[in-house]
Amino acid sequence: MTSYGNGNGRGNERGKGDGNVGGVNLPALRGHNAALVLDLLRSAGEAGISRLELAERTGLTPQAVSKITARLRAEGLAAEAGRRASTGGKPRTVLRLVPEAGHAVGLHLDRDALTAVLVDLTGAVVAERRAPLAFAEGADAVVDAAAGAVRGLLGAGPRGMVPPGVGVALPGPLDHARGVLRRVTGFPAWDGFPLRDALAARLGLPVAVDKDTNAAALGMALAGAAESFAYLHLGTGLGAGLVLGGSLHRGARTGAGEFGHQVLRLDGPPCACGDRGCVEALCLAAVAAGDLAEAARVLGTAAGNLVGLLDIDRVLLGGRTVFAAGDLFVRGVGAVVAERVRRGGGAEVSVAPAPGGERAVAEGAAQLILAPLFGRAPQPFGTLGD
Amino acid sequence: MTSYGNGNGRGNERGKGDGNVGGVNLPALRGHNAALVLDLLRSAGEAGISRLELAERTGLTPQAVSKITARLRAEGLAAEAGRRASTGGKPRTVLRLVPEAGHAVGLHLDRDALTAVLVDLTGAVVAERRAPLAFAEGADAVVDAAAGAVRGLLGAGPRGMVPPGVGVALPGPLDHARGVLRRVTGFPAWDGFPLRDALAARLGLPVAVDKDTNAAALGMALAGAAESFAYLHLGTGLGAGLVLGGSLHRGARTGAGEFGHQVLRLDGPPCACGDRGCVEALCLAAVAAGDLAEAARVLGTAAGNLVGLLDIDRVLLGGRTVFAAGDLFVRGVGAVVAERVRRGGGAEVSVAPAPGGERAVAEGAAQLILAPLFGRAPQPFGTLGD
DNA sequence: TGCACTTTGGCAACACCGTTGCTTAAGTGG
DNA sequence: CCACTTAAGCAACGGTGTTGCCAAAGTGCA
Repeated sequence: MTSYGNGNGRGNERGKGDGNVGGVNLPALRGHNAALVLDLLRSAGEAGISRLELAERTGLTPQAVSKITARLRAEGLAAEAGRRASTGGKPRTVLRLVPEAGHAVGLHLDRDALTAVLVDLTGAVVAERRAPLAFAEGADAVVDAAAGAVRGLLGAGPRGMVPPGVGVALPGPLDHARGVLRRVTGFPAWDGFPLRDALAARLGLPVAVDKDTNAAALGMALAGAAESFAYLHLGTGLGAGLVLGGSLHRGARTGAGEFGHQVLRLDGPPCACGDRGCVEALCLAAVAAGDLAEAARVLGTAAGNLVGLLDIDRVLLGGRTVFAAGDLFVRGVGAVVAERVRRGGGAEVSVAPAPGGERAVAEGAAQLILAPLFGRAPQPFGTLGD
Repeated sequence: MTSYGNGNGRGNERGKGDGNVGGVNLPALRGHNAALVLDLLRSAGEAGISRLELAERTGLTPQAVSKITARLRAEGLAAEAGRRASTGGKPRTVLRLVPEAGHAVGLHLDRDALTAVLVDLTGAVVAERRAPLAFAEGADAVVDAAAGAVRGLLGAGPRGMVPPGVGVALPGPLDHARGVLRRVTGFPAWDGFPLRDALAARLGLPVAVDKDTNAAALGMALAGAAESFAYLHLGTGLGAGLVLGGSLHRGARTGAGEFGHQVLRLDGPPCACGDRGCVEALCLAAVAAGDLAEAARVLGTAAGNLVGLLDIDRVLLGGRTVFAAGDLFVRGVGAVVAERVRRGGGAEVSVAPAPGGERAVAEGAAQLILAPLFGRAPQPFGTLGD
């Protein structure tokens, strides 16, 4: 695959916090429109999409789309793939993303295990590695293990393939912009560890770091889950990833999605966080007591709060505790949310199990690298019109 | 004032829901950069800003800024206003927004009163009207009153001034995109009333409609309140307006900001909405009981939930109940939020009274019209870089 | 089979965007 | 008074999407 990124690299490189507000020059414009087309090709999947459909969807003229797709084909990112049936004239030529044109590695670091995946440009998993992990052994040991997994994975990929980067997802508060960990509960040694730079130096590849729930939500967003949704993860803790209007909401300090310590029962039982009546405490207490229906009701009420506050379309449930209980959580949460939406008179909100299963976080981590190519991550431009 | 909007009007007009994802052509690019410069001029206020500062802030070259500002000056939107002190060479020429180059009307319809303001391009109030109102008298009567207020206001403005539009803010769920009311609590006759089109037809002016809390939050965002903040309004009810990453978050159905019916005490006392333990019920009950400290604690806990979930920088408190209690709410909410942020290890979150007082909603409503000129409302483009 | 018609998509010329290179304007400081 | 510095405009340029036109590749009717 050839050069990604903003055209020839002129213009609009931006330092952090220098107050640049986003002036757009021609190379940036070209990059944006190309990313847009690439994203439409991606979401069209194997079915493909024709030049004229691209023109309709983007609002550009067919001729502009022809130029853009010609460049993408020259770069090897897109290819023609058959034709549609004629509707009385020349049949439309179908274009498709070339999956092998690019790859990325997604790394999911959890307290006790590591999952690494190699995905192609469409996000499909090409190879996978799992290994035990121990946060307790300290940062160096974990970086070692991660680097080893990535190297192994790259060996499994196509010959000569150079992935554009490695996306890493892990629990706990961290700084996505700088790639620095803030606190990993129970492992104070990790505090302030510059994971991104450490891993990037070790691998010689660009690295992006994000919270596990954010990565999972990003992956689901790119898989077309919904325009706006929340991914709720119930495992050893309770967290959330928020996608609002098509893009991941991290907040200024990557702190968004702190869902578990929402106070749901004012002056309720104490939580490990020091507050009282947090959803996480209530929900996990119910799970521990074997009352899964109550756990689902608690989670559903908190989800209802979130749905009402943000006006989202969908709630996706994941995490070991959820998957272990079959559809009990989905139905329980769904019932509470539906009741609330009914009272509020809003449109229906679907509650569903999160797609991707246990691998969702690692796949989402890979999308930390791929998403920018499709104009989806720091959203080089927003949506026009309206 | 001359033509606003996207350059010559070619390209990228976008129907609703046609799936247009935001392709950008040259006129749109020009419009975006012009809006960006205009926004910087606006936020610079009377102090003004030089061409080179504009270039630094936008990331464009000085020459591009010169061209853009030349066009803005030719259109009468900007003007030179003195020079800065020299730093060893030619002193910078200061540019300023011309306030009289454009106006907008903001209309705040409340259950019992109407507030209308005429603002200039900087958002400063030029004229104001207040009148009693009765939602109970039905839609036609309210439209009559609103149209009368707007006409009166336009008479008070500069001679020959034609405002580009009227922004209307009112309580209750509604559809911002279509300008249709959904439910006005206690006034079923309003259900489904197409307020935007009715008022636009009556006035012969474009009209935009939004929730009162959204309008207020938009106004504060443009006034530079913060990148991300929540405006909490405690009056006869409890609502919120959310600004995330510089732009107003409405949700797909203008339903975001449903803050009052967040469940804060699971299985708590029943609320009028049919649920139990809603913040609004708890908070207003405490107010009714004269226990304002408890009301502030309840509100603070709910605000803390919101701060944690969205990772916002600031909480602004407004509404009659808040203003009536002096700084009691600000301090009470501030204490709870600060404690929570301290535990979470996040950056400090400021809690402050909302600026603008009782007129904030009407001023924000006017910004529904002005904000698009500065690229701030449906954010024609997002932020580049990073 | 042939021909009119429809639809797709490329080629060439074009208008216009921001950029580059250079010049002029307007100050400071020795 | 003059060298130096900084700001801002003019002219030429590369490259964007657009427009006008034409070739390609089908359908459908005579």
